[in-house]
Amino acid sequence: MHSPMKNVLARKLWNAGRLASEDLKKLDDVIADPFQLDAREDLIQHGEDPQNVHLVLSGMVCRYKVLQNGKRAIVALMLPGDICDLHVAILGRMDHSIGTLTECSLVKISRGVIEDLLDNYPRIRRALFWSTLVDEAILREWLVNMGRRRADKQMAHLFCEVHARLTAVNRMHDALMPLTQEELADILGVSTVHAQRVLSELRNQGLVTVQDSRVAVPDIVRLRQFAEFEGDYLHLEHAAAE
Amino acid sequence: MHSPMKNVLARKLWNAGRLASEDLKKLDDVIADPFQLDAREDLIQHGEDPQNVHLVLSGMVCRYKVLQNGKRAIVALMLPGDICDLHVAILGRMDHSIGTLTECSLVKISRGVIEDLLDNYPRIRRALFWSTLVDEAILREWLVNMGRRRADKQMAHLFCEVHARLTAVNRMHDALMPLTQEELADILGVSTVHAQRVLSELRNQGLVTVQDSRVAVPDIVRLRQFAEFEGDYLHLEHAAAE
DNA sequence: GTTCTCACCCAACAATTGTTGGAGACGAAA
DNA sequence: TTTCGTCTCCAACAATTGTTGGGTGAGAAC
Repeated sequence: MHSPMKNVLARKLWNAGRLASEDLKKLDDVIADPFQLDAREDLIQHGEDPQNVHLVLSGMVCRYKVLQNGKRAIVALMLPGDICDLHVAILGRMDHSIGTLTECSLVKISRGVIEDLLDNYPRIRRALFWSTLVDEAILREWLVNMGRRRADKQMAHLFCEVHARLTAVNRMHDALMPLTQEELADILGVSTVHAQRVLSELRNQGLVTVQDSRVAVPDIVRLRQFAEFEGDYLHLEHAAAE
Repeated sequence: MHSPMKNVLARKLWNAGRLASEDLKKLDDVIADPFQLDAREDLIQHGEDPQNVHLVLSGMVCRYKVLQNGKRAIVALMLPGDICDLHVAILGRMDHSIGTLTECSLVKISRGVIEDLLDNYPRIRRALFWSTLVDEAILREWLVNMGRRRADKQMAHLFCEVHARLTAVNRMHDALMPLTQEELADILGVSTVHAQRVLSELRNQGLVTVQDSRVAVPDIVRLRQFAEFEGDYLHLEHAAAE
Protein backbone atom coordinates (compact mmCIF):
# COMPACT_ATOMS: atom_id res chain seq x y z
CA MET A 1 0.00 0.00 0.00
CA HIS A 2 1.09 3.52 -0.73
CA SER A 3 -0.39 4.87 2.44
CA PRO A 4 -1.54 3.34 5.65
CA MET A 5 -5.06 4.56 5.00
CA LYS A 6 -6.89 3.79 8.16
CA ASN A 7 -10.14 5.05 6.70
CA VAL A 8 -11.97 2.02 5.27
CA LEU A 9 -14.23 4.08 3.05
CA ALA A 10 -11.26 5.85 1.53
CA ARG A 11 -9.50 2.53 1.12
CA LYS A 12 -12.49 1.10 -0.68
CA LEU A 13 -13.04 4.07 -2.98
CA TRP A 14 -9.34 4.03 -3.78
CA ASN A 15 -10.11 0.95 -5.83
CA ALA A 16 -12.16 3.08 -8.20
CA GLY A 17 -9.27 5.36 -9.00
CA ARG A 18 -6.99 7.92 -7.41
CA LEU A 19 -8.39 10.37 -4.91
CA ALA A 20 -6.83 13.73 -4.06
CA SER A 21 -5.77 14.59 -0.53
CA GLU A 22 -8.74 16.93 -0.13
CA ASP A 23 -11.00 14.01 -0.97
CA LEU A 24 -9.33 11.91 1.68
CA LYS A 25 -9.68 14.66 4.23
CA LYS A 26 -13.36 15.01 3.43
CA LEU A 27 -13.87 11.28 3.81
CA ASP A 28 -12.26 11.44 7.23
CA ASP A 29 -14.79 14.06 8.27
CA VAL A 30 -17.65 11.86 7.14
CA ILE A 31 -16.70 9.09 9.52
CA ALA A 32 -17.84 10.48 12.83
CA ASP A 33 -19.70 8.89 15.71
CA PRO A 34 -19.39 5.22 14.93
CA PHE A 35 -21.78 2.99 16.86
CA GLN A 36 -21.89 -0.72 17.61
CA LEU A 37 -24.59 -3.22 16.83
CA ASP A 38 -24.93 -6.85 17.92
CA ALA A 39 -25.24 -9.69 15.49
CA ARG A 40 -28.65 -10.27 13.93
CA GLU A 41 -30.17 -6.88 14.37
CA ASP A 42 -32.09 -5.08 11.67
CA LEU A 43 -30.85 -1.77 10.36
CA ILE A 44 -33.76 -1.17 8.03
CA GLN A 45 -36.85 -3.24 7.42
CA HIS A 46 -38.85 -3.98 4.32
CA GLY A 47 -41.41 -1.26 3.70
CA GLU A 48 -39.61 1.49 5.61
CA ASP A 49 -38.52 4.77 4.08
CA PRO A 50 -35.26 5.53 5.86
CA GLN A 51 -33.53 8.89 6.07
CA ASN A 52 -29.95 7.84 6.72
CA VAL A 53 -27.32 5.93 4.91
CA HIS A 54 -25.10 3.46 6.76
CA LEU A 55 -21.42 2.79 6.26
CA VAL A 56 -19.89 -0.44 7.53
CA LEU A 57 -16.64 0.00 9.46
CA SER A 58 -16.27 -3.55 10.70
CA GLY A 59 -18.33 -6.70 10.72
CA MET A 60 -20.70 -8.09 8.14
CA VAL A 61 -24.12 -6.80 7.11
CA CYS A 62 -26.61 -8.32 4.66
CA ARG A 63 -29.60 -7.47 2.53
CA TYR A 64 -32.33 -10.06 2.74
CA LYS A 65 -35.86 -10.85 1.73
CA VAL A 66 -38.31 -13.13 3.48
CA LEU A 67 -40.66 -15.15 1.31
CA GLN A 68 -44.28 -16.06 1.91
CA ASN A 69 -43.23 -19.55 2.94
CA GLY A 70 -40.97 -18.10 5.63
CA LYS A 71 -37.73 -18.87 3.87
CA ARG A 72 -35.10 -16.18 3.93
CA ALA A 73 -32.90 -15.24 0.99
CA ILE A 74 -29.76 -13.20 1.58
CA VAL A 75 -29.16 -11.21 -1.58
CA ALA A 76 -26.04 -9.20 -0.71
CA LEU A 77 -23.20 -8.99 1.77
CA MET A 78 -21.81 -5.66 2.91
CA LEU A 79 -18.25 -5.63 4.21
CA PRO A 80 -16.11 -2.88 5.76
CA GLY A 81 -16.06 0.13 3.46
CA ASP A 82 -19.41 -0.69 1.93
CA ILE A 83 -22.29 1.76 2.04
CA CYS A 84 -25.59 0.05 2.69
CA ASP A 85 -28.06 2.24 0.93
CA LEU A 86 -26.88 5.08 -1.18
CA HIS A 87 -30.16 5.17 -3.05
CA VAL A 88 -32.53 5.57 -0.16
CA ALA A 89 -33.66 8.97 -1.41
CA ILE A 90 -34.70 7.83 -4.86
CA LEU A 91 -36.62 4.63 -4.61
CA GLY A 92 -38.87 5.35 -1.68
CA ARG A 93 -40.11 2.29 0.17
CA MET A 94 -37.53 -0.40 0.79
CA ASP A 95 -38.19 -3.59 -1.13
CA HIS A 96 -35.95 -5.59 1.21
CA SER A 97 -34.47 -5.50 4.70
CA ILE A 98 -30.94 -4.89 5.91
CA GLY A 99 -29.56 -6.55 9.02
CA THR A 100 -26.28 -7.39 10.70
CA LEU A 101 -24.82 -10.86 10.56
CA THR A 102 -22.04 -10.29 13.06
CA GLU A 103 -21.22 -7.65 15.62
CA CYS A 104 -20.71 -4.50 13.66
CA SER A 105 -19.31 -1.04 13.88
CA LEU A 106 -21.24 1.39 11.71
CA VAL A 107 -21.53 5.08 10.88
CA LYS A 108 -24.70 6.93 9.99
CA ILE A 109 -24.36 9.37 7.13
CA SER A 110 -27.12 11.85 6.52
CA ARG A 111 -28.60 12.48 3.11
CA GLY A 112 -27.26 16.00 3.22
CA VAL A 113 -23.68 14.82 3.57
CA ILE A 114 -24.12 12.39 0.72
CA GLU A 115 -25.48 15.11 -1.49
CA ASP A 116 -22.57 17.34 -0.56
CA LEU A 117 -20.18 14.58 -1.57
CA LEU A 118 -22.00 14.00 -4.85
CA ASP A 119 -22.26 17.69 -5.72
CA ASN A 120 -18.88 19.03 -4.67
CA TYR A 121 -16.40 16.21 -4.91
CA PRO A 122 -16.37 14.91 -8.47
CA ARG A 123 -13.77 12.21 -7.83
CA ILE A 124 -15.76 10.93 -4.89
CA ARG A 125 -18.97 11.06 -6.89
CA ARG A 126 -17.39 8.98 -9.58
CA ALA A 127 -16.06 6.54 -6.99
CA LEU A 128 -19.46 6.18 -5.35
CA PHE A 129 -21.04 5.59 -8.72
CA TRP A 130 -18.36 2.98 -9.36
CA SER A 131 -19.18 1.23 -6.13
CA THR A 132 -22.89 0.92 -6.88
CA LEU A 133 -22.07 -0.48 -10.30
CA VAL A 134 -19.75 -3.02 -8.74
CA ASP A 135 -22.56 -3.99 -6.37
CA GLU A 136 -24.69 -4.67 -9.42
CA ALA A 137 -21.91 -6.72 -11.01
CA ILE A 138 -21.64 -8.80 -7.84
CA LEU A 139 -25.36 -9.43 -7.95
CA ARG A 140 -25.02 -10.69 -11.51
CA GLU A 141 -22.22 -13.01 -10.51
CA TRP A 142 -24.28 -14.40 -7.62
CA LEU A 143 -27.07 -15.07 -10.06
CA VAL A 144 -24.75 -17.01 -12.34
CA ASN A 145 -23.32 -18.80 -9.34
CA MET A 146 -26.69 -19.86 -8.06
CA GLY A 147 -28.19 -20.86 -11.36
CA ARG A 148 -25.40 -22.67 -13.06
CA ARG A 149 -22.95 -24.03 -10.50
CA ARG A 150 -23.24 -26.89 -8.05
CA ALA A 151 -23.47 -26.02 -4.41
CA ASP A 152 -19.86 -26.95 -3.62
CA LYS A 153 -18.40 -24.73 -6.34
CA GLN A 154 -20.87 -22.06 -5.45
CA MET A 155 -19.81 -22.02 -1.82
CA ALA A 156 -16.14 -22.01 -2.76
CA HIS A 157 -16.82 -19.12 -5.12
CA LEU A 158 -18.48 -17.17 -2.34
CA PHE A 159 -15.45 -17.66 -0.11
CA CYS A 160 -13.17 -16.48 -2.91
CA GLU A 161 -15.26 -13.37 -3.40
CA VAL A 162 -15.31 -12.43 0.26
CA HIS A 163 -11.59 -13.09 0.44
CA ALA A 164 -10.98 -10.77 -2.51
CA ARG A 165 -13.26 -8.05 -1.21
CA LEU A 166 -11.74 -8.09 2.26
CA THR A 167 -8.27 -8.05 0.75
CA ALA A 168 -9.26 -5.05 -1.37
CA VAL A 169 -9.87 -3.02 1.78
CA ASN A 170 -7.00 -4.52 3.75
CA ARG A 171 -9.28 -6.30 6.18
CA MET A 172 -8.31 -9.85 5.33
CA HIS A 173 -6.61 -10.31 8.69
CA ASP A 174 -7.93 -13.52 10.05
CA ALA A 175 -10.65 -15.99 9.14
CA LEU A 176 -13.42 -14.90 6.83
CA MET A 177 -17.07 -15.83 6.98
CA PRO A 178 -17.95 -15.86 10.66
CA LEU A 179 -21.36 -17.24 9.76
CA THR A 180 -23.61 -20.00 10.97
CA GLN A 181 -24.44 -22.71 8.50
CA GLU A 182 -27.99 -21.47 8.34
CA GLU A 183 -26.81 -18.05 7.19
CA LEU A 184 -24.50 -19.66 4.69
CA ALA A 185 -27.44 -21.67 3.39
CA ASP A 186 -29.56 -18.53 3.08
CA ILE A 187 -26.88 -16.95 0.94
CA LEU A 188 -26.40 -19.95 -1.31
CA GLY A 189 -30.09 -20.73 -1.65
CA VAL A 190 -29.76 -24.29 -0.37
CA SER A 191 -31.08 -26.07 2.71
CA THR A 192 -29.14 -25.88 5.96
CA VAL A 193 -28.41 -29.58 5.84
CA HIS A 194 -27.03 -29.32 2.37
CA ALA A 195 -24.87 -26.36 3.30
CA GLN A 196 -23.41 -28.47 6.08
CA ARG A 197 -22.86 -31.40 3.72
CA VAL A 198 -21.06 -29.22 1.21
CA LEU A 199 -19.00 -27.41 3.81
CA SER A 200 -17.75 -30.68 5.27
CA GLU A 201 -16.81 -31.84 1.77
CA LEU A 202 -14.75 -28.71 1.20
CA ARG A 203 -13.14 -29.35 4.54
CA ASN A 204 -12.38 -32.97 3.67
CA GLN A 205 -10.70 -31.83 0.48
CA GLY A 206 -8.55 -29.45 2.47
CA LEU A 207 -9.90 -26.43 0.62
CA VAL A 208 -11.05 -24.69 3.78
CA THR A 209 -10.69 -25.10 7.50
CA VAL A 210 -13.33 -24.33 10.07
CA GLN A 211 -12.92 -23.33 13.66
CA ASP A 212 -15.64 -21.91 15.87
CA SER A 213 -17.95 -21.31 12.91
CA ARG A 214 -15.23 -19.42 11.17
CA VAL A 215 -13.98 -20.45 7.79
CA ALA A 216 -10.33 -19.99 6.88
CA VAL A 217 -8.68 -20.52 3.53
CA PRO A 218 -5.26 -22.21 3.70
CA ASP A 219 -4.56 -21.94 -0.03
CA ILE A 220 -6.50 -19.30 -1.91
CA VAL A 221 -5.01 -20.27 -5.27
CA ARG A 222 -6.26 -23.81 -4.97
CA LEU A 223 -9.67 -22.65 -3.82
CA ARG A 224 -9.91 -20.29 -6.79
CA GLN A 225 -9.09 -23.09 -9.17
CA PHE A 226 -11.72 -25.29 -7.64
CA ALA A 227 -14.31 -22.53 -7.75
CA GLU A 228 -13.33 -21.38 -11.24
CA PHE A 229 -13.19 -17.93 -9.71
CA GLU A 230 -12.41 -15.03 -12.01
CA GLY A 231 -12.45 -11.79 -10.11
CA ASP A 232 -12.83 -9.38 -13.00
CA TYR A 233 -16.41 -8.63 -12.05
CA LEU A 234 -15.14 -6.95 -8.87
CA HIS A 235 -13.36 -4.35 -11.04
CA LEU A 236 -10.39 -4.01 -8.74
CA GLU A 237 -7.85 -3.34 -11.47
CA HIS A 238 -6.85 -0.03 -9.87
CA ALA A 239 -6.17 -1.69 -6.55
CA ALA A 240 -2.64 -1.79 -5.29
CA ALA A 241 -1.24 -5.28 -5.55
CA GLU A 242 -0.78 -7.01 -2.25
CA MET B 1 -52.72 7.27 -19.95
CA HIS B 2 -52.62 11.02 -19.67
CA SER B 3 -50.81 11.39 -22.95
CA PRO B 4 -50.26 9.18 -25.93
CA MET B 5 -46.50 9.31 -25.38
CA LYS B 6 -45.08 7.54 -28.36
CA ASN B 7 -41.57 7.88 -27.00
CA VAL B 8 -40.79 4.66 -25.11
CA LEU B 9 -37.94 6.16 -23.15
CA ALA B 10 -40.13 9.00 -21.96
CA ARG B 11 -42.86 6.54 -21.14
CA LYS B 12 -40.48 4.47 -19.08
CA LEU B 13 -38.92 7.39 -17.19
CA TRP B 14 -42.41 8.66 -16.50
CA ASN B 15 -42.66 5.83 -14.02
CA ALA B 16 -39.97 7.46 -11.93
CA GLY B 17 -41.98 10.66 -11.52
CA ARG B 18 -43.30 13.55 -13.54
CA LEU B 19 -41.23 15.07 -16.32
CA ALA B 20 -41.64 18.59 -17.66
CA SER B 21 -42.42 19.24 -21.30
CA GLU B 22 -38.86 20.41 -21.94
CA ASP B 23 -37.67 17.06 -20.64
CA LEU B 24 -39.98 15.24 -23.00
CA LYS B 25 -38.80 17.34 -25.91
CA LYS B 26 -35.20 16.60 -25.07
CA LEU B 27 -35.94 12.89 -24.90
CA ASP B 28 -37.50 13.06 -28.36
CA ASP B 29 -34.26 14.57 -29.67
CA VAL B 30 -32.26 11.74 -28.19
CA ILE B 31 -34.11 9.12 -30.18
CA ALA B 32 -32.67 9.58 -33.62
CA ASP B 33 -31.49 7.10 -36.21
CA PRO B 34 -32.95 3.87 -34.93
CA PHE B 35 -31.47 0.74 -36.48
CA GLN B 36 -32.59 -2.87 -36.70
CA LEU B 37 -30.84 -5.99 -35.51
CA ASP B 38 -31.73 -9.63 -36.05
CA ALA B 39 -32.33 -12.06 -33.26
CA ARG B 40 -29.23 -13.50 -31.55
CA GLU B 41 -26.71 -10.87 -32.42
CA ASP B 42 -24.25 -9.43 -29.96
CA LEU B 43 -24.32 -5.74 -29.16
CA ILE B 44 -21.30 -5.80 -26.86
CA GLN B 45 -19.05 -8.66 -25.89
CA HIS B 46 -17.34 -9.58 -22.66
CA GLY B 47 -14.02 -7.77 -22.39
CA GLU B 48 -14.86 -4.88 -24.68
CA ASP B 49 -14.80 -1.23 -23.66
CA PRO B 50 -17.68 0.28 -25.62
CA GLN B 51 -18.20 3.97 -26.31
CA ASN B 52 -21.95 4.05 -26.90
CA VAL B 53 -25.03 3.37 -24.91
CA HIS B 54 -27.96 1.52 -26.47
CA LEU B 55 -31.63 2.15 -25.96
CA VAL B 56 -34.16 -0.54 -26.82
CA LEU B 57 -37.13 0.66 -28.87
CA SER B 58 -38.67 -2.70 -29.60
CA GLY B 59 -37.75 -6.34 -29.11
CA MET B 60 -35.90 -8.04 -26.31
CA VAL B 61 -32.23 -7.79 -25.39
CA CYS B 62 -30.32 -9.68 -22.70
CA ARG B 63 -27.17 -9.57 -20.63
CA TYR B 64 -25.44 -12.89 -20.41
CA LYS B 65 -22.33 -14.65 -19.23
CA VAL B 66 -20.80 -17.84 -20.57
CA LEU B 67 -19.18 -20.19 -18.07
CA GLN B 68 -16.08 -22.30 -18.46
CA ASN B 69 -18.25 -25.37 -19.03
CA GLY B 70 -19.95 -23.64 -21.93
CA LYS B 71 -23.23 -23.06 -20.14
CA ARG B 72 -24.84 -19.70 -20.65
CA ALA B 73 -26.55 -17.68 -17.95
CA ILE B 74 -28.86 -14.85 -18.89
CA VAL B 75 -28.72 -12.33 -16.05
CA ALA B 76 -31.01 -9.58 -17.26
CA LEU B 77 -33.69 -8.79 -19.82
CA MET B 78 -33.94 -5.39 -21.44
CA LEU B 79 -37.32 -4.39 -22.84
CA PRO B 80 -38.49 -1.34 -24.81
CA GLY B 81 -37.51 1.82 -22.96
CA ASP B 82 -34.55 0.18 -21.22
CA ILE B 83 -31.04 1.52 -21.61
CA CYS B 84 -28.51 -1.24 -21.92
CA ASP B 85 -25.43 0.24 -20.41
CA LEU B 86 -25.56 3.57 -18.75
CA HIS B 87 -22.37 2.85 -16.83
CA VAL B 88 -20.10 2.05 -19.70
CA ALA B 89 -17.92 5.04 -18.93
CA ILE B 90 -17.19 4.13 -15.33
CA LEU B 91 -16.43 0.46 -15.08
CA GLY B 92 -14.13 -0.01 -18.03
CA ARG B 93 -13.99 -3.52 -19.40
CA MET B 94 -17.33 -5.28 -19.71
CA ASP B 95 -17.70 -8.22 -17.35
CA HIS B 96 -20.52 -9.69 -19.44
CA SER B 97 -21.97 -9.61 -22.94
CA ILE B 98 -25.13 -8.07 -24.32
CA GLY B 99 -27.07 -9.59 -27.18
CA THR B 100 -30.46 -9.56 -28.82
CA LEU B 101 -32.97 -12.32 -28.22
CA THR B 102 -35.46 -11.23 -30.86
CA GLU B 103 -35.42 -8.87 -33.78
CA CYS B 104 -34.85 -5.46 -32.28
CA SER B 105 -35.04 -1.81 -33.03
CA LEU B 106 -32.37 0.15 -31.17
CA VAL B 107 -30.88 3.60 -30.84
CA LYS B 108 -27.27 4.44 -30.12
CA ILE B 109 -26.74 7.24 -27.64
CA SER B 110 -23.30 8.76 -27.33
CA ARG B 111 -21.62 9.34 -24.02
CA GLY B 112 -21.76 13.06 -24.65
CA VAL B 113 -25.52 13.05 -24.91
CA ILE B 114 -25.84 11.04 -21.74
CA GLU B 115 -23.60 13.46 -19.90
CA ASP B 116 -25.66 16.36 -21.20
CA LEU B 117 -28.79 14.70 -19.87
CA LEU B 118 -27.20 14.03 -16.50
CA ASP B 119 -25.73 17.52 -16.16
CA ASN B 120 -28.51 19.71 -17.47
CA TYR B 121 -31.79 17.91 -16.90
CA PRO B 122 -32.16 17.21 -13.20
CA ARG B 123 -35.50 15.43 -13.53
CA ILE B 124 -34.08 13.17 -16.21
CA ARG B 125 -30.97 12.56 -14.14
CA ARG B 126 -33.10 11.47 -11.25
CA ALA B 127 -35.19 9.26 -13.49
CA LEU B 128 -32.12 7.60 -14.99
CA PHE B 129 -30.75 7.01 -11.52
CA TRP B 130 -34.12 5.54 -10.59
CA SER B 131 -33.98 3.18 -13.52
CA THR B 132 -30.56 1.80 -12.64
CA LEU B 133 -31.71 1.23 -9.08
CA VAL B 134 -34.77 -0.61 -10.34
CA ASP B 135 -32.49 -2.76 -12.47
CA GLU B 136 -30.63 -3.66 -9.31
CA ALA B 137 -33.88 -4.46 -7.52
CA ILE B 138 -34.88 -6.76 -10.37
CA LEU B 139 -31.56 -8.53 -10.08
CA ARG B 140 -32.23 -9.11 -6.38
CA GLU B 141 -35.65 -10.51 -7.12
CA TRP B 142 -34.23 -12.87 -9.73
CA LEU B 143 -31.74 -14.07 -7.16
CA VAL B 144 -34.52 -14.82 -4.70
CA ASN B 145 -36.53 -16.45 -7.42
CA MET B 146 -33.73 -18.70 -8.48
CA GLY B 147 -32.54 -19.66 -5.05
CA ARG B 148 -35.74 -20.23 -3.18
CA ARG B 149 -38.56 -21.04 -5.58
CA ARG B 150 -39.26 -24.14 -7.58
CA ALA B 151 -38.85 -23.94 -11.31
CA ASP B 152 -42.59 -23.74 -12.04
CA LYS B 153 -43.18 -20.81 -9.71
CA GLN B 154 -39.99 -19.23 -10.90
CA MET B 155 -41.06 -19.37 -14.52
CA ALA B 156 -44.49 -18.03 -13.68
CA HIS B 157 -42.85 -15.22 -11.73
CA LEU B 158 -40.72 -14.32 -14.72
CA PHE B 159 -43.80 -14.11 -16.92
CA CYS B 160 -45.50 -11.87 -14.38
CA GLU B 161 -42.50 -9.57 -14.29
CA VAL B 162 -42.24 -9.23 -18.05
CA HIS B 163 -45.97 -8.65 -18.21
CA ALA B 164 -45.72 -5.87 -15.64
CA ARG B 165 -42.71 -4.26 -17.26
CA LEU B 166 -44.24 -4.28 -20.72
CA THR B 167 -47.47 -2.90 -19.31
CA ALA B 168 -45.51 -0.13 -17.61
CA VAL B 169 -44.33 1.13 -20.99
CA ASN B 170 -47.60 0.41 -22.81
CA ARG B 171 -46.05 -2.35 -24.90
CA MET B 172 -48.13 -5.23 -23.59
CA HIS B 173 -49.95 -5.60 -26.89
CA ASP B 174 -49.77 -9.20 -27.79
CA ALA B 175 -48.01 -12.26 -26.45
CA LEU B 176 -45.03 -11.82 -24.21
CA MET B 177 -41.87 -13.90 -24.18
CA PRO B 178 -41.11 -14.72 -27.78
CA LEU B 179 -38.30 -17.00 -26.63
CA THR B 180 -37.09 -20.48 -27.38
CA GLN B 181 -37.15 -22.93 -24.55
CA GLU B 182 -33.38 -22.93 -24.46
CA GLU B 183 -33.34 -19.20 -23.82
CA LEU B 184 -36.01 -19.59 -21.19
CA ALA B 185 -33.87 -22.25 -19.54
CA ASP B 186 -30.82 -19.98 -19.61
CA ILE B 187 -32.80 -17.32 -17.79
CA LEU B 188 -34.17 -19.64 -15.16
CA GLY B 189 -30.94 -21.54 -14.62
CA VAL B 190 -32.42 -24.94 -15.39
CA SER B 191 -31.84 -27.45 -18.17
CA THR B 192 -33.68 -27.11 -21.44
CA VAL B 193 -35.57 -30.31 -20.82
CA HIS B 194 -36.72 -29.13 -17.45
CA ALA B 195 -37.81 -25.79 -18.85
CA GLN B 196 -39.93 -27.68 -21.34
CA ARG B 197 -41.38 -29.92 -18.58
CA VAL B 198 -42.30 -26.93 -16.48
CA LEU B 199 -43.73 -24.94 -19.36
CA SER B 200 -45.99 -27.79 -20.37
CA GLU B 201 -47.19 -28.08 -16.75
CA LEU B 202 -48.09 -24.39 -16.70
CA ARG B 203 -49.90 -24.93 -19.96
CA ASN B 204 -51.78 -27.95 -18.62
CA GLN B 205 -52.92 -25.89 -15.66
CA GLY B 206 -54.21 -23.24 -18.03
CA LEU B 207 -51.92 -20.60 -16.57
CA VAL B 208 -50.34 -19.79 -19.91
CA THR B 209 -50.92 -20.57 -23.55
CA VAL B 210 -48.22 -21.08 -26.13
CA GLN B 211 -48.37 -20.53 -29.83
CA ASP B 212 -45.40 -20.38 -32.17
CA SER B 213 -42.95 -20.17 -29.27
CA ARG B 214 -44.86 -17.25 -27.88
CA VAL B 215 -46.27 -17.32 -24.39
CA ALA B 216 -49.54 -15.58 -23.66
CA VAL B 217 -51.23 -15.09 -20.30
CA PRO B 218 -54.99 -15.58 -20.32
CA ASP B 219 -55.48 -14.57 -16.69
CA ILE B 220 -52.74 -12.47 -15.14
CA VAL B 221 -54.39 -12.42 -11.71
CA ARG B 222 -54.37 -16.18 -11.48
CA LEU B 223 -50.81 -16.37 -12.69
CA ARG B 224 -49.73 -13.83 -10.09
CA GLN B 225 -51.37 -15.83 -7.36
CA PHE B 226 -49.65 -18.97 -8.50
CA ALA B 227 -46.28 -17.22 -8.72
CA GLU B 228 -46.74 -15.34 -5.43
CA PHE B 229 -45.80 -12.28 -7.44
CA GLU B 230 -45.55 -8.99 -5.60
CA GLY B 231 -44.49 -6.24 -7.92
CA ASP B 232 -43.29 -3.71 -5.40
CA TYR B 233 -39.68 -4.30 -6.36
CA LEU B 234 -40.41 -2.77 -9.75
CA HIS B 235 -41.19 0.55 -8.03
CA LEU B 236 -43.94 1.50 -10.43
CA GLU B 237 -46.07 3.35 -7.89
CA HIS B 238 -45.96 6.53 -9.97
CA ALA B 239 -47.20 4.77 -13.06
CA ALA B 240 -50.60 5.66 -14.41
CA ALA B 241 -53.07 2.88 -13.81
CA GLU B 242 -54.04 0.99 -16.89
C1' DG C 1 -38.98 -34.08 -53.58
C1' DT C 2 -35.05 -34.98 -50.35
C1' DT C 3 -32.07 -33.72 -46.93
C1' DC C 4 -30.71 -30.90 -43.15
C1' DT C 5 -31.30 -28.29 -39.25
C1' DC C 6 -33.64 -26.63 -35.38
C1' DA C 7 -37.00 -26.35 -31.99
C1' DC C 8 -40.26 -28.92 -29.50
C1' DC C 9 -41.61 -32.99 -27.02
C1' DC C 10 -41.20 -37.24 -24.28
C1' DA C 11 -39.45 -41.13 -21.30
C1' DA C 12 -36.11 -43.51 -18.36
C1' DC C 13 -32.56 -43.09 -15.45
C1' DA C 14 -28.90 -40.58 -12.70
C1' DA C 15 -27.36 -36.84 -9.86
C1' DT C 16 -28.25 -33.26 -6.85
C1' DT C 17 -30.73 -31.28 -3.29
C1' DG C 18 -34.59 -31.11 0.30
C1' DT C 19 -36.85 -33.04 4.38
C1' DT C 20 -37.30 -35.28 8.54
C1' DG C 21 -35.69 -36.86 12.70
C1' DG C 22 -32.40 -37.18 15.92
C1' DA C 23 -27.61 -37.08 18.56
C1' DG C 24 -23.85 -34.51 20.69
C1' DA C 25 -21.45 -30.14 22.19
C1' DC C 26 -21.58 -25.85 24.19
C1' DG C 27 -22.89 -21.69 26.49
C1' DA C 28 -26.53 -18.99 28.81
C1' DA C 29 -30.07 -18.81 32.04
C1' DA C 30 -32.33 -20.56 36.07
C1' DT D 1 -26.08 -28.34 38.60
C1' DT D 2 -29.80 -28.53 35.56
C1' DT D 3 -32.34 -26.94 31.89
C1' DC D 4 -32.87 -24.70 27.76
C1' DG D 5 -31.73 -23.17 23.38
C1' DT D 6 -28.66 -23.03 19.49
C1' DC D 7 -25.46 -24.78 16.43
C1' DT D 8 -23.10 -28.60 14.36
C1' DC D 9 -23.33 -33.05 12.39
C1' DC D 10 -25.27 -37.28 10.54
C1' DA D 11 -28.31 -40.81 8.09
C1' DA D 12 -32.32 -42.32 5.43
C1' DC D 13 -35.58 -41.21 2.40
C1' DA D 14 -38.26 -38.10 -0.82
C1' DA D 15 -38.59 -34.51 -4.26
C1' DT D 16 -36.65 -31.92 -7.74
C1' DT D 17 -33.72 -31.39 -11.48
C1' DG D 18 -30.13 -33.00 -14.95
C1' DT D 19 -28.70 -36.16 -18.65
C1' DT D 20 -29.14 -39.08 -22.37
C1' DG D 21 -31.30 -40.68 -26.27
C1' DG D 22 -34.65 -40.60 -29.36
C1' DG D 23 -39.03 -39.09 -31.94
C1' DT D 24 -41.87 -35.52 -34.48
C1' DG D 25 -42.80 -31.58 -37.42
C1' DA D 26 -41.75 -27.32 -39.97
C1' DG D 27 -39.04 -24.65 -42.68
C1' DA D 28 -34.63 -23.78 -45.32
C1' DA D 29 -31.24 -25.44 -48.58
C1' DC D 30 -30.30 -28.34 -52.25
